[in-house]
Amino acid sequence: QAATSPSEPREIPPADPWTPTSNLKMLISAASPEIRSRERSRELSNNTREVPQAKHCLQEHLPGDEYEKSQPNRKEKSLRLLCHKFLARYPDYPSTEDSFICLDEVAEELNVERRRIYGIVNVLESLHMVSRLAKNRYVWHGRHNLSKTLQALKKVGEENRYTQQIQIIKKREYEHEFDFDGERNEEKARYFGSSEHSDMSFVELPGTEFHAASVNSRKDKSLRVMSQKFVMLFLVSTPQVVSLEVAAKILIGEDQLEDLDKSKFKTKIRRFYDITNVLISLKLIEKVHVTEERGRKPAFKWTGPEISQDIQDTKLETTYATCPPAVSAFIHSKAQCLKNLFPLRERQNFIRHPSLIKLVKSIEKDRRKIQSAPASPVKISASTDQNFSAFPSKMAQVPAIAKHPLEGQSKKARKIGMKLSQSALECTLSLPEAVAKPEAPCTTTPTLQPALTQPLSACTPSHSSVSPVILPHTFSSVPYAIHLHSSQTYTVTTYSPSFMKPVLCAVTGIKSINSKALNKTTTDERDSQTATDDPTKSLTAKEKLPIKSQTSSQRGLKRSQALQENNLIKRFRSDEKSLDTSLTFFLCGYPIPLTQYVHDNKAGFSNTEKAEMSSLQHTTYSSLIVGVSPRTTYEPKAVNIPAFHITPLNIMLSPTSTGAALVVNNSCLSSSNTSSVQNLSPSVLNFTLHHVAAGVQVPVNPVLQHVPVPLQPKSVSHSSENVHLQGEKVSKNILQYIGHGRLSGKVSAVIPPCVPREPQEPQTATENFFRTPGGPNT
DNA sequence: CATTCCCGCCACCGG
DNA sequence: CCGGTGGCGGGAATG
Repeated sequence: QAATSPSEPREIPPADPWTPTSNLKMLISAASPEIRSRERSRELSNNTREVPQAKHCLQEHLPGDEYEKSQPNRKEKSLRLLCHKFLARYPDYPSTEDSFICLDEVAEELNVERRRIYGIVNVLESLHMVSRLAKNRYVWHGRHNLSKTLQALKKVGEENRYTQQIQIIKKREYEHEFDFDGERNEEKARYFGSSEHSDMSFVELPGTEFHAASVNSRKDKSLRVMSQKFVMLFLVSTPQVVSLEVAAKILIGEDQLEDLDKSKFKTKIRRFYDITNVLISLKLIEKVHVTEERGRKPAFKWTGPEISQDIQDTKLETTYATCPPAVSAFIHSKAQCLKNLFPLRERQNFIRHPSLIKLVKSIEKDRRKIQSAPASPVKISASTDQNFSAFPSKMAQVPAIAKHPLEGQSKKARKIGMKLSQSALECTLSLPEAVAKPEAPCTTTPTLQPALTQPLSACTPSHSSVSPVILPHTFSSVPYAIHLHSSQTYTVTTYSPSFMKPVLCAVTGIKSINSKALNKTTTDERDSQTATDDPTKSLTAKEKLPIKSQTSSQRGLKRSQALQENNLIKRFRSDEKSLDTSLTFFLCGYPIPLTQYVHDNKAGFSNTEKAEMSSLQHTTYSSLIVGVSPRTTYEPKAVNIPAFHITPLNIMLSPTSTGAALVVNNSCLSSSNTSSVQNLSPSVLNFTLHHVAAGVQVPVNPVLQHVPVPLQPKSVSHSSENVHLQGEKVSKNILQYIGHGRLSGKVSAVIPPCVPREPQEPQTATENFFRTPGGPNT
């Protein structure tokens, strides 16, 4: 049916009168901020009225009738237009809520087949403007991550020597027509080989996490990767003008030097059209014509933001830019922010990672089972905050789940788990005091005050009394944002601008932990130099993934990695249960490092220290439960899952950036004007303060030693590796946080009781968490 | 004819 | 086995 008439009135259920106009309307509406909220409602509402106008415009010449469809020429269905419509639905810089994208809905609303939407989404994904949340659903990140992504892409592009490749190709053209065979290939091969671009196959650099998802095996290569590479070409080439031909040749060269079919070339070009259309819609490029000796050919010019080499600067800029909206929103609705926005947002972030998705699902499943037998979790109700209350309950379930024998998961997990536990131990080591202060009542108490009291020095000395709070810690300047959740916890986010690698964590009760250490990194030493980029390396060792290289096996590796990742997570859970009793509190961490993870902390412990601490280990937290952020409001399912998600990015940033942005803003604001803070509600203040602390820190950080990353061919492979390591990282991060966490004195003053909760016995709470479901209710 | 690129078949993949 | 994804390329619309 479709073939004949473009418009598909028939197929569409009569109920939904989608008209072309509605789409237009959407575009218009896009301008307004509220679009998002209304989008859902809109579908029903806006069916009728405007149709007439739009149609008329387009099709005046025809008598009004069915031709309406006829008109919708190709152009109307063009990907570009479609993309515009799509983009119009979401704000460039979504600050808070998120925009979730449901493919079905969108397809319906935009009146296109789903297949078409994939095209758009895929390229957006390559730019990290969206990320897949789950089947059929994506999260809209907007342009928050854009500059980081571009930066990352540029870096990779440089590493790949695209510039040279382009040169070569151009030269060739002059020499002979075009056509790549023989020598050309050889040459390319040489280039490529030398550069080891092999990693390129999956340039996920940009924080792309999907590969991590384990879901994607080989498929994802194409559009997404092509898109990234294409963008790289722009970023790398000087004139910033790229012709499809050149782009296609380069990309083909990368993929397989051997076969250069014409058909392949053609297909590639076709895909490029798809990509260019969306990039054009994004206004990142525009079509131009280049006249060369050979003649005039169509090409595209980069019109997007320039990306600076300096990573740091760029990052900062980006961040700040992002901030405003978020901040304002944040500030306005103080209470709400805390309650609604914050939690929600965070949750979303947490959920984003593909790996999480799986977890979530599985967990969900488990949870359901368990739910039937409700574990009466913590009396969350006690908590003032609704959101929290909701959260804890769910969280409580997690442990319960863990206890239940999880089907197959546990087995697989086991191996990995072992590793994890090990790493956990290591981490533990680094936290000397943890054991020492088992009671850490503070933890129970939501407030961070104790922590706050501490000097902001943030760095090393650790000893924060307890609170899981997080801090901007260490000189390492690794920024983290931690989000605490627990029955009694509240969320805190910190961000340290210096490095832009904010991490979000959700921590749920902690045994007291103090430490100085954080560094426990085993790996640090070796990779210190590259610290900037590859967190992976360090991690790798533990995981022992073959770093090997790159080229060929990547895919397999990825997969395996992904699996491992999952396993790790699972493992974590299982570990928890084992720990449960022992731990008074447990951590629920969800650290999400945005960008690269720096381990400079390598300050690290000496081995000896570790050894000393090791004794303490058992206490520790191996049980970090990760992840999970329940989102009460939105989708319950996603929320409850414990998982940890880390986005490793060497080069990239994570989706979380949004959250990060928020934080940053806050810090900025607060820092600039502390006094203003007082106007806010306590809860808000708390929140703010934390940030402030972070902000304060900023200046301090010299930063930046981490620096430019050496271009190493391996980078790619590393990134992939990151995934595996996540578990470890997470744990590390968490520990670090804990260890470092402390706030400045002033902060403490300001901070009011955040979440005043009656002091419940911590233990009880904890126990509840761990307790298997089926408690009281049943 | 050349350039664009829509359309939708169909293979994959995870559930 | 199912339904979401998305590679892929024919061939239609456009220039």
